[in-house]
Amino acid sequence: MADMDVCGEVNEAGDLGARLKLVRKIHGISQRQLARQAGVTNATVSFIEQGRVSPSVGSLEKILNSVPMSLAEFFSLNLAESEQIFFRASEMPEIGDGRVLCHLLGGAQQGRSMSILRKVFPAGQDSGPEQQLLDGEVGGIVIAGELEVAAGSDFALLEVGDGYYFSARRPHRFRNPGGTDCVVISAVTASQPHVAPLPVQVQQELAIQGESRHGAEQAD
DNA sequence: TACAAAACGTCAATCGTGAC
DNA sequence: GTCACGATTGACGTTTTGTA
Repeated sequence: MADMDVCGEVNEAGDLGARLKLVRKIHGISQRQLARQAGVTNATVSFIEQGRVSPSVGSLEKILNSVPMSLAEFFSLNLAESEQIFFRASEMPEIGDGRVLCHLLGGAQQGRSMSILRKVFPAGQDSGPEQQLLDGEVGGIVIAGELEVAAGSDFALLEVGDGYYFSARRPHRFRNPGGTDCVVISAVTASQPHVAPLPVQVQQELAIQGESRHGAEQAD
């Protein structure tokens, strides 16, 4: 064999396969697409991803060139840093307080500095007592129904397409005065949590999801 | 050094599965 | 039924290793 064994020098075959799979997923292409672009067969890509072969440098370079990515970039990838980017509706924890239905985007993300929520205010429902944060900003856009927003001494009735944006230091309150559900996509950047801590059950579920996802990625 | 066997990487073809 | 997906099988060529 003219080519040096990549895995023996740099990494385990399984890790190599995991890296290749991650790269492929990042680019959103299938094994066959990647193989076709690289000029190898899908079996080759499949075997590498499964860690069943230790590809030669030549083969690996061919595959990475089709992405494109250098070997250095490939081996500098930190698998542990792979984070979830896309979220299905079912993956957004429900953190409502009984009055307002809230789904938190990226609830399992550690160290997140922003919260994006999909809030549903039932007809006639309000957000409860005035909220006030120590720091940050809040904003949102009404995508269905009507929403009353009181921020400090300011007040407005917002309709579909309207929005709000103000300092979280302002005492604020929301209410749906309409006869139908009001849906708002809102964002909060705050050093203090703007909602109650996640229920223990939700935290546990998120932990399980995170572990299973991490385990599945390692098993891949 | 030369030879044979084993090991390895790669290939085309094929299979099983799930979505539409 | 069709299509795309990932995985598997068997065959082939090349390289490595052991032996005389």
